[in-house]
Amino acid sequence: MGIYEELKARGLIAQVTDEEEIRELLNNGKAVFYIGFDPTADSLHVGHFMALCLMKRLQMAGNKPIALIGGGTGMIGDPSGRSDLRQMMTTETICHNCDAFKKQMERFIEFGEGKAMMVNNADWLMKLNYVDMLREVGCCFSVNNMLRAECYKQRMEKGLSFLEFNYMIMQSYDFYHMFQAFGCNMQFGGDDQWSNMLGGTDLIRRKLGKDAYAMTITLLMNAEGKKMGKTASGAVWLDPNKTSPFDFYQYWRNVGDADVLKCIRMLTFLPLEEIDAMDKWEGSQLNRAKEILAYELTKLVHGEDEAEKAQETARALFSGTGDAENMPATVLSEDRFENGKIGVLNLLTACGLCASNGEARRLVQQGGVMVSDKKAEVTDVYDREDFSGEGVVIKKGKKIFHRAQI
RNA sequence: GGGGGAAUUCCAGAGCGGUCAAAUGGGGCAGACUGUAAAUCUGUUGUCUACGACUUCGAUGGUUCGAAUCCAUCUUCCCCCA
Repeated sequence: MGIYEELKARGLIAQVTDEEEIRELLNNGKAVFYIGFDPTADSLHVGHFMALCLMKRLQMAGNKPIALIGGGTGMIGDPSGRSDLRQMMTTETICHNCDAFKKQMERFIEFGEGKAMMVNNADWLMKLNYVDMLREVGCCFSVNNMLRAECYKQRMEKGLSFLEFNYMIMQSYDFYHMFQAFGCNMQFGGDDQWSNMLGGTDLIRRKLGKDAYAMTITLLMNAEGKKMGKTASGAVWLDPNKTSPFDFYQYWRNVGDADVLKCIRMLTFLPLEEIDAMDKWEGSQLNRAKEILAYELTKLVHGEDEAEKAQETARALFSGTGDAENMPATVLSEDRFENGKIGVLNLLTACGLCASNGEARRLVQQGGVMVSDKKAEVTDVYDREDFSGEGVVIKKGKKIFHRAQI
């Protein structure tokens, strides 16, 4: 089975421009492909992780990846899948984010001579001259067609600025540029990028009369049709400082039954046969599958040690035995105490478990808080000494554990 | 450039000048049930020194005993015509 077939079997491929050609290129290690990453935050998240895995898989099959950081396109902002104008980012934030991305990616992909490349499209996009640019590529784009593109459709109702309208042209230009500069013959991206990517293959065909290919990766959706990798408080980050390995583990440990196998197939590197065997699992047996999923992903992102720790901690906490060293912890600062004492409500907000005192109060009143295995009351007060040594374990709801120490 | 409309709490979306911290739905959080799943049911969802007080309804001024609701200016967005 070639790599293309494997990707397909894993359900990673959404759309392709020319299946035969792409299969041929990928299976024979002849593809020089790129995936773009927009520096919209200072850390990569789960969505990017899929792309990184894909890069890794293809690299292992002998193809050459180019990771493109959108330092230039970030100046514009991609309107795809957005219902409103993206907030414009300052040049400084973009640079900062680019650096952060670079560091994270190096953990997954091997860069260097003859291996993967990392480039920043600011290097060529920022130099472009408006009129030259229009004359060079502007003539190749049909506004009529662009307006028909899926990525703009929803924005036709809400309003779309000219700035954002140009995003597709910028992205197309990237491909065109890299096709010539690095022999890049293929582009991958999320399925929401399809129209932007076609813009690139089209431009190459028109300008150079050559063929280039594009393929999109299935977006990771749950059974309800929502994007996965998001929580109420935002994305699930790969940066351990933004999403702790334990929380990361728990996110996957808690996916719905209907989604486990899909996630394992798409995100892990487990052999397909092994996954197919799991397909038959059902009911509470799926809990085992969820553990595997969570462990494997944590291992990939944070390393084996962290995965081990997270798993042990989770098992200990949920089985109610053993103590759990690796749960998220907060060190209480002195000024949180008043005369050497602290009330539950303050404790909860100090640990970031509640956003406000009022929220903490409600939570406690509804019986959602346990401190050291005892149900908390609003009037509870703790001594400073209680937090020395191992500290105190706070349980919010059924699944959130937190340790408070001094 | 001309004409019309809209801005409400996380989102969507109600809201007579007093009874509005603001209907309803979604989402979130918690409780029950469970398998750390889903579905379902219940409670809750501005802040605080909490049976009371304080700050909110795009921004700034104004009318009024009183304004999310009326007036003016500004900002942003949408629609129609050019």
